[in-house]
Amino acid sequence: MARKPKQNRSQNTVDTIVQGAFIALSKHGAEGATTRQIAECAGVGVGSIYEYFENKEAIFGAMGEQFSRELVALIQTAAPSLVRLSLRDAVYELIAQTAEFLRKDNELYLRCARESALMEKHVPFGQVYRALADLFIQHAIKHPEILKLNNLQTMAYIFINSGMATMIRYLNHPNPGFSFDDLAKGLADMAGHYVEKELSQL
Amino acid sequence: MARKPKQNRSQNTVDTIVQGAFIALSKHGAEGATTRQIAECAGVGVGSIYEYFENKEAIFGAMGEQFSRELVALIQTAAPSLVRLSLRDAVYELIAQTAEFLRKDNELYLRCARESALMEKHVPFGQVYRALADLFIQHAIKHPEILKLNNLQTMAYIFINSGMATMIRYLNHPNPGFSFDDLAKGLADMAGHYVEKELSQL
DNA sequence: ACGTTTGTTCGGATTCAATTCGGATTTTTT
DNA sequence: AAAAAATCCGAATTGAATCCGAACAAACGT
Repeated sequence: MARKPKQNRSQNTVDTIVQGAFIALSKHGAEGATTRQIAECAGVGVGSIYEYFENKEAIFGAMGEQFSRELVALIQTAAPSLVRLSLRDAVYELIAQTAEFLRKDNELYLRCARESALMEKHVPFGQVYRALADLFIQHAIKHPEILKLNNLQTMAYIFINSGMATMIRYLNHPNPGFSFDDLAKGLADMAGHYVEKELSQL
Repeated sequence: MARKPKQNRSQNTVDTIVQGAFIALSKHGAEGATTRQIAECAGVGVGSIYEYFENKEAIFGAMGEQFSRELVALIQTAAPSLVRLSLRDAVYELIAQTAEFLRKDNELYLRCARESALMEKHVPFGQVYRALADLFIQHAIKHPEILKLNNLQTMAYIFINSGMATMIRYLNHPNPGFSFDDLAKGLADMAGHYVEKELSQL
C-alpha cells in the first residue's frame, strides 16, 4: 500500500524496480511490461512492487521522473559552455548531446521512448522545458541582441518544442533520406536564420 | 473473429463502433475506453465489437485511420489555394485550418488527441506527412526559387514535424503567455525567414 | 410463402494481468 | 536475544478483454 521506504535496502528495492521496469520495457516492448515481467527483471516478487508503488502507472511515473531528472541535469551541466556559443552552434551541440543521452546504455531510453504510448504520458516534460527555457535566457543574457526580438517567449516555445519533438521522432523512425546530423544542422540553422533575419529587420 | 462486413447494416455497425469509441474516449477519457463503455456509447453489444475488430487495439487503429484520412483530405482540399500563397502565408493558413479541424464536433478529435497515449500510436501519421510533403512540393513548383535550397528534404521534414507537434502540444496545454494565433504566426515566420535567409545567401 | 443457409447480434463464460492480503523473513530496537 | 518494525513474497481475488454458442435477421432457392 505504497509505504515510504525507511531502510536502505528498501530504497534500493525501489530503485531496482524502476530499473527493472526500464529493462522490461526496452527488452520486451509494451507487452513485456506486465507486473510479473517487471518483477522478474528486477529480481523481486510481484508483491514487493505494491509495497512502494500505488499501481503500475506509478512505476511509469517514477520512470518518467528519472528520465526527466537526468535530462534536466544534462542540460544544466552543458549550459555554461553552451551559452558561450552562437545560438546556432548551441542548438546543434545540445541536440547532439541529447541524442547521445538517449542512446546510452544500449539505447535503453530510446527503446523505451519508442513505446511512447506508455512513456510520453508520464514524463514530466514541463521540467525539461523549464530547464531549456532557462538555458535560452542565460544564452540571451550573453548575447543581448537576441533580447531585442519582440516575440521572444513564443519563439522560445517554438524552438524548444520543435527541436525536442522532431529529434525524438527522427530517432524513433529514422528517415533514410537524410542523417541525424543533417537534421541537427537543419534545426540549428532554422533557429539561427530566424534570429538573424528578424534582427536584420529591426 | 474480425470478419469482413458483407451487408450494409454490418458496415454501419462498424462505423457506429468507431464513432462510439471516439465518443467514449472524449467523454470519459482513457479509463472510459473499456470495451463495455465503447459498446454502450455505440449502442451495440460487447460481443459485436469482436465480430469486426480483432481486439481493442484494432478499434484504436480504425480511429487513427479515420482521423488520418480526414486530415489528409483537408490538406488536399486546401492545397490548390495554399500553393498560390507565399510560404509564410501558406503555413499560417494551413495551421489555422488544421486547428479548426481538430476543434470541430465539440473538440471531439482534440479531446481524443489529448489521450495521446492511446491515439498517437495508432494514427498513421506517415500518410499525413506524405500529404504535407506533396503540398510542399506543389508549392515549390509554383515558387521555383525554393527549389534552389540544397537541403530541401530535411527542411520539409523539420517544418512539418515542428508545426504538427508544436500545434498539438499548444492546443493540449495552452500557454497563457501567448495566443494560438501568435504561435501560428511564429511558425509561419520561422519557415518564411529560413527560406528567405537561405536564398539570400546563395 | 416457406424452409434453408448465411450473416449478424448478443451477453454470459472464460482467461489473463493487476492488485490484495496475510504470513514468512530480515533488520532494528530494547 | 526477545520484541517490534520493516520488508518481502506468491497464492488468491478482482475486473476488464476476449471468446463462444445460442438467438435473431436477411437473403435465397424452391
